[in-house]
Amino acid sequence: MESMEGNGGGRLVVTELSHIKELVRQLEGHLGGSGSPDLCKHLASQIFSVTERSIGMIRSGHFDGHRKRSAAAVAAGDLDSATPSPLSDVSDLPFKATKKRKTSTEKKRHQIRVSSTGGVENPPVDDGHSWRKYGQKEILGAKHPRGYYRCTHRNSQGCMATKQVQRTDEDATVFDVIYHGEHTCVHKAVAAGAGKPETETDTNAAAESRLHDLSSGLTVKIEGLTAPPQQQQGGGGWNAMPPFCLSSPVSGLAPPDQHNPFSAPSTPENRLAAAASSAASPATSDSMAAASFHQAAAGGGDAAWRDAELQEVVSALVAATTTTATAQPAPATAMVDADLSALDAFEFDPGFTIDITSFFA
DNA sequence: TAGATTTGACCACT
DNA sequence: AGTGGTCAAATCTA
Repeated sequence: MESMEGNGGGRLVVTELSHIKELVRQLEGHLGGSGSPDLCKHLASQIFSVTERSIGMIRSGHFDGHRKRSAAAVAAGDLDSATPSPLSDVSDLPFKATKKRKTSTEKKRHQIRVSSTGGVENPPVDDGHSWRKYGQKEILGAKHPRGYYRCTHRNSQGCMATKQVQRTDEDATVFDVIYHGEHTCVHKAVAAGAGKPETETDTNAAAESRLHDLSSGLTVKIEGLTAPPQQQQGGGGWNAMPPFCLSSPVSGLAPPDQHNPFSAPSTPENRLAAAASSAASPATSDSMAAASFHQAAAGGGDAAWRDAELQEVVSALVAATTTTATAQPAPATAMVDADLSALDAFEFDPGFTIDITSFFA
């Protein structure tokens, strides 16, 4: 906390995050029923803009010039922590027409860590996109092979998005997923539905998909974000965090995370990061939070889903802003609880949808 | 039969 | 030379 406060850039970010918090509060109010979807959309858009700015500040080194490796990577010694992996730079992958790549040129790339509640038998492959596996390789120093996937529509639509999926050494239920490139393909299944204009249909479906992602019982972590210095102190640091893994909120189980001083700050923060990162790569964002939804889906109806999803989105933002601004895990958690208590009273109309595409896109 | 997966080989990069 | 990413033939599956 103090290290951030002592940082001029940190103050700026805090200011921005405070702004976000205020916007989220407004959004909460409108979600209560009085606000129009358009207004909610506008607010979400604003939240996104400010969030992106904040992330930009963080990335540009306003906090700490040293890029810290992911906690899990350090703890587990995986993710090529021992070698200069491509994961460690945010440069990107080229996709040459020929076989090889490996140059450090453009293209988006994100690494996320997903915990599949489905266990080792259920790799987090359902992220809203169709992937085709084109290779698998044993990676030096890793216990599990890395799978290589490309967008199914690569040939038909020239979509060059790819991803790599690899189980972490320490926990086979946790996967590191690295996305390369952006999806330029259109979701046929989505676009075909309801005879609506493709854009609108796709938009809602995509937004819903993202909401599912957010509430699917896992949390994602974006590799490449510099961890706020304060989080690395006092035992609650980035390095101390375990891979993000939440029990599904829609499964009816109350998250026991309140007792965990690390869980509150880590989860929402990473969700925020995911959202922000999505901004950088709209298409890829669809894939940001990958996981198996079947278990959660089996346990609840659509209404329950939306309720939980909306809470997740809003609470993630609130928690993220609060946590980051204060760097006090416990108070932050309390705050989230307080904010959520208001949301808990809401009854969401199953037919009510909020277009938050602009928030993620 | 079309599409997806597996797997050995090729090749670029460090 | 070692390693990682991709290709493409063989195989599998719905």
